[in-house]
Amino acid sequence: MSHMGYPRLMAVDRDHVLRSAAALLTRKSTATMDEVARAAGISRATLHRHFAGRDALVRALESLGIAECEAALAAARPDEGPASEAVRRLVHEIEPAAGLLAFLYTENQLFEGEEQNEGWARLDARIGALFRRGQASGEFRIDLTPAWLTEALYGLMASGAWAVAEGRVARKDFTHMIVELLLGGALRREES
Amino acid sequence: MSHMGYPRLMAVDRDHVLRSAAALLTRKSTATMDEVARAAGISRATLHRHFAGRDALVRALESLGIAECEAALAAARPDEGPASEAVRRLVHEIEPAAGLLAFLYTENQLFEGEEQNEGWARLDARIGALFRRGQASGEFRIDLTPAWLTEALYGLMASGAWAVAEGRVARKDFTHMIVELLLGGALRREES
DNA sequence: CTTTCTTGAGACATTAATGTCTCACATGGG
DNA sequence: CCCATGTGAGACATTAATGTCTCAAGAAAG
Repeated sequence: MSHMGYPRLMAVDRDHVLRSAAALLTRKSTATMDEVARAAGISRATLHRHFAGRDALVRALESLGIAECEAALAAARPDEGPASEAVRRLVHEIEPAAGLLAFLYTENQLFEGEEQNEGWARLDARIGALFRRGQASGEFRIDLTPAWLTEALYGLMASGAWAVAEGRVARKDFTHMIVELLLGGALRREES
Repeated sequence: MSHMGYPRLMAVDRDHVLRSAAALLTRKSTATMDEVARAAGISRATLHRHFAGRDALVRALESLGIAECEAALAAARPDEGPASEAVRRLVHEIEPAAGLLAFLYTENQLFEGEEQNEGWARLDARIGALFRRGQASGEFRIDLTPAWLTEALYGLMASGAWAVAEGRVARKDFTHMIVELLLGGALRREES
């Protein structure tokens, strides 16, 4: 056996390589293919056997990030209970992937004209729907558009990830800082 | 005359070149020196006469961004009146430079170990002081640290600039979106 | 043990951006 | 008119990352 198109052992390591790359590129977004390979404990040649090139690696990281976001979104049960609580759950669930998200978020700004992965569009739509639900139920103010709230969520996650990485914010406060700032703005104030 | 160390005419254009570069790099942060030169309407050789290299150009842009932020901060009179109004004035004043800020903000994430321009530290301190003043006066909640509020301000400005650039948010809503989201979170809610 | 397959190491060509230099040209001042 | 100077265009070397290839060694499966 093992004369199939795809090798046996590679599939096992692929995920490990991907996560090493995510961890490294989160810290140094310009890391070389060689650095990525070393970080994963493999040679550059083997890295190239996993991913045809840097583009392929980034696209794979994109898929990973999208998958993690979708998993977090599913775990957050966005259609259940108050929208504000759903947002809180979402940020909490997504926290472990925040560094990767920050990398992909800024990386996507470079793809100026090129089409973006449709996965992002789907995610944007689902997160936007959550904010829209909150507006419809009267929890969220309506003068901030769902599209902007979604964008702000990404931006705050990236800022939070960097602030933690540079020690300006304690890691344990990550979720609290983001949720409180975002919800405090998105939640309609009681008219006293 | 004009046998001095620095040429006469170059000083006139330098600012124009710098602003062209800012406008271009805001849209495409990976633009080539050649592209930057063409965008400014000069040749690559002349661009090199203005700025020794890409590093020098980015450092000059950094100085420009810092200068614009400091000018905006001064114009916003951060020590006058309610802190929330000062923040509103600050965002409004800084809006024209938001694109440049977004570029520099993400650019700085690459300088991993290297020391950052001390100008940023000074700005961080002054903006942080504004938030601290708001906390001391009871306007802002105290569970969000001034450092995080400062970071969040940068992040929201960058997100806002990108959202506008990609048409997800109307340019005229820029200041409103950012201020409302940031202040809504930073402002202590009335206990009803 | 033998075969099979992956891997690591290194050599090599390619590509893209950069930095440097020269030279002809135009312009403006004297 | 003549000189000085900034400029654009292009040639050229350099650098860094990338992609591709070969080959020997090691491990696993038979």
